[in-house]
Order: sequence, then C-alpha cells, then structure tokens
Amino acid sequence: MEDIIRSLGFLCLGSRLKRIGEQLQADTQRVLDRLEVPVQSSQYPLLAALDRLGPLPVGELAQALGIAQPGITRSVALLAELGLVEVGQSNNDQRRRIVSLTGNGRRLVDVAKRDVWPRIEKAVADLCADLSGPLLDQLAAIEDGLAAAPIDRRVQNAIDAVP
Amino acid sequence: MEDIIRSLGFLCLGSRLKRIGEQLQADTQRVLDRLEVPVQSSQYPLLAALDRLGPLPVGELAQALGIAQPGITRSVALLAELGLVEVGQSNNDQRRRIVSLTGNGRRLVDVAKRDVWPRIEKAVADLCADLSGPLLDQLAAIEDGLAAAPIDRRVQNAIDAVP
DNA sequence: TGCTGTTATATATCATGTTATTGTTTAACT
DNA sequence: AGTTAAACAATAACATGATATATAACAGCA
Repeated sequence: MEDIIRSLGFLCLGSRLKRIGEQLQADTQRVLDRLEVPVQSSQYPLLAALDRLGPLPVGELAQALGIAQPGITRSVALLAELGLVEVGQSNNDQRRRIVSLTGNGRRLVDVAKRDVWPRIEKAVADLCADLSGPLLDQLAAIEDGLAAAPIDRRVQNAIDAVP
Repeated sequence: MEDIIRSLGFLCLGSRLKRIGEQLQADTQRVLDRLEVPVQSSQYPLLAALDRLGPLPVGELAQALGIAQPGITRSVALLAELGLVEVGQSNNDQRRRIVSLTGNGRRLVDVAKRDVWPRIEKAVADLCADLSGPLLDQLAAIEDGLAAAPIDRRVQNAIDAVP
C-alpha cells in the first residue's frame, strides 16, 4: 500500500513530521512504561527546562519549550498533582506563578538524567547517525529505521548487550 | 530565552518534529483560510489519497495515511458532513465501508491540485531547498526559516510577485 | 487617586492523534 | 451445519497541541 504522506513530499511535510514525532514519543513512552515511571514522555521537556533553568514562571516556561501558554498551565497542573512540581507566588508580582521542582521531582530528574535519558538519546542518535543528504531522504530513512526497530527495542537491545 | 527542546537535541527529537509539523500545518491553514476553503489542512492528505488511489475502505485509508483507524473514521465523518466524501457498502463484504469523493469533493481536489497545492509545495520546498548536513542542523534551519517568514507569507509573496 | 491599557495566568472549546473496547460480519474448522 | 476465531469499523476515553476569551494584577498618566 502506497504511503500517501510520503509520496506527497513537501506538500504534506507538516503531517509527516508530526507523524514521525508521534511515533518517537510513543516509542519513548514504552521505555518509560517499562521503568514504571509515572510521567508521560511529553512531560519530560518541562522537567528538563526546570532542571536546566531553575524555577520559572508559566510564561517563560512556554517560551523555553516553544509551546502555547495554556499547554504549560495544563502540564504544570498535572505534574503538581503527581507531586513533581510546585507553584509559588512571585514576591513582587502577584500575577506570576513560579514553577519549581519538588524534592520528588528533583530526584526523578536526577535518576532520569543518570539512567534513562542517555540511553534514549543514544538510541535516537544512532538511528539518525548515518543520515545525510536531502531532508526528505533523511526522514524516509528514519521512518524505515523506526519500522525496523522502534526506539524502545533499540534501548532494550543496548541494555541486554551489557554482560 | 534558551529553546530547551532544541538544546536537548536527539533526546526530544519527537517533541521537536511535532512542534515543527504543527507550525507548518498552522501556516498552511492560514493559506487555506484566505482562500475560504472549508477544509482543515490536515484533511487534505485524506482527499489526496482518494484522488490518487480511488475509492478505498476505511482500513486501507488508515494504512495509506499511516494513522490509526479511528482517526480515519472521524475524518471521514467530518468530510461526509461537508459533502466532500461519501461512504458506500462493499458488494461482497458487508463489514467494509468504501469511502469515495463526491462531485463536490472531486471539484475541490481538482481546484486544489491546480491552484493551491503547487504553491504550498513550492513554498515548503524552497524553505528546505538549501538544507544539507546533519538532521538537527536542517531542523534548526527550518525553524529559523519559518520564524523569519511562515509558509503563508511565502505563498503570498509568490502570488504578489506575479505582475 | 482613579481610570485605562497591558501583562500573566486560567479556563473553555476545538482539532486531531492515540489505545482499548464493542458489535457485526466473515472465514475456518470440526 | 454450528461453533469459534478473525477482521472491519465505530465508539469511548484520553493526551496534547491550538486559539479565543475571561480574570486578576500591575503600570502609567490625567
């Protein structure tokens, strides 16, 4: 069966990028599921931003992550529910709500940084390592690579290879 | 403000691809809005699939577009509501529901193929034309290019350039 | 000081993807 | 032929992005 999105080339590049991105996130989610971490893969960028930049108000988080503010508000509420972040008031501006990692959030990020993120990053980097040439060719290679072995299997293979 | 998704590199490649894809679709949507076409940009791949492959059952549409079957069911219902596609029964298998373009759908696709799609494709192709090198660099160049001039402005500029 | 406009966040609603489940129809055995 | 398994599509429920709008706090100026 012909892959129409692929055939349409640049015309549907947006759909195609979204499709690959969703695939990657779903694969990564399976890695996290196996580790019984209670956070969706899509929430990690927010945690990583707080880790890198320290406590931030909602608006600046939105800027740092390049997504719209209501998305941040929702993610923060979710992560606060899980006890991973907390929101406090700004001293000099009562409108701003400063988001920061809790102790549990801090621990989760530290563990992820040490044990999980490097593996995922390596698996994705390997997937993309030998790519070159025009963008559409690289995307096709990624799609083919993911079809042959999704990220979670690549991570697992790497773990199994350790004696 | 640091762009965290970009800084995280391969680790958040999925989020980044989704983000760029959404940007591209939103830009394209603005092109369509200006033309007062009553269809979301994300529905065009489905119409294009029917145009290219002829009437198809739901499951094969899902395969051709690489998205899950419930997504197709919903899009088909939406496009049927708009009178652009219709669903019929298969002769020999009562489970299959064959989706095909209506007269209006046919006309919409023909106009789009002639007047709209080439312009969008050209704008996106130009955006990506000079890219080379590693994937992440190409993605950064696309992000920068879209920030400098979104697709809808590129299309409009091309139209305005016609004397 | 009090009005006005701006800024920061929250909320509502929508779009579009996902997985899990259900109901029907078809196919395949025994 | 009758039971069981598989395939197809619809539905439910959720995730996560968007835009538009409401609310509250701040800032500037008459």
